[in-house]
Amino acid sequence: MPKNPIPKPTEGELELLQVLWQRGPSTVREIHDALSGDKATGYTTTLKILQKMTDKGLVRRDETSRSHIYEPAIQAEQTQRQLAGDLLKRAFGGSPARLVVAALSAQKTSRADLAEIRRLLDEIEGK
Amino acid sequence: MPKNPIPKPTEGELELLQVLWQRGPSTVREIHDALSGDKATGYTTTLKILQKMTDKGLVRRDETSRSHIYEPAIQAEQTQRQLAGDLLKRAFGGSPARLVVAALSAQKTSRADLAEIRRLLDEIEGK
DNA sequence: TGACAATTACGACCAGAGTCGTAGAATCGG
DNA sequence: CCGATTCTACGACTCTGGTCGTAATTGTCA
Repeated sequence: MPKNPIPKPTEGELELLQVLWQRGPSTVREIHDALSGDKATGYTTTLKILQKMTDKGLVRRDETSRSHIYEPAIQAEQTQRQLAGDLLKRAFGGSPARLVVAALSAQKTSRADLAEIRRLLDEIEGK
Repeated sequence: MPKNPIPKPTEGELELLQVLWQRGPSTVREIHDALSGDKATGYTTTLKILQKMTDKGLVRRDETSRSHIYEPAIQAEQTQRQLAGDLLKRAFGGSPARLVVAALSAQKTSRADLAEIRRLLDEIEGK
């Protein structure tokens, strides 16, 4: 069932994953309601995407109860690393510095965030 | 002709844009040859994508000579900012710090790159 | 000049993502 | 118990990206 190399989630799939990472195991209804604020999409659409994600191995499904319960099969950190690395390669010629400058200029970054990044660098470099 | 909000380039389009950003104005032949190392796709495929990109306003076309000459209609920096901001929002809950940590863990980052990022932070924060 | 090569234009095809309608099964409330 | 509700399953549809084949046009050069 789980396809070996788990594919990169699509945009829609990523949206559902975010909900799952935040809420933990959830029913389709819960996930769909959680997104209803931003999206105006049908219930069965959410269901269908979840089903496809199950086939791809992106989520796991517990079908013991009538309302199936979905949980993420991949870690947020791992997926984020994959996506960041992918973008790094595809759009930034593999230069992390250029990605950082783009990210920081994409939106006003708070002092707290900047400090956090600094701490991050210390941790990596200092070790 | 130029659609007002220029759309986010697709993966394939981004690949062609990278060539254009690097080479400057180029013919289809030149672009196609430049990618022939990585991709094994037909000449007309490259042509077709370029044509679509022209419609979308991603590139401009000079058709005075027989071999049309394409040039990017969007800046690399602007596009990178758009892509980074998009990913930031879609996958990192808008937290630049988390994007940075993901980017840095996606591949081994050189001391030089880390120093460059530090310099970057100084520049932003110091101002 | 006339054959050949290069280039553009056009349309076809396929696959995947996202959308939804509807049917059928399970569950619940009175 | 039975009607209404909730849920899953399934298939259809649309759109877009990517791929290519082929025709028509333009240029080259022997």
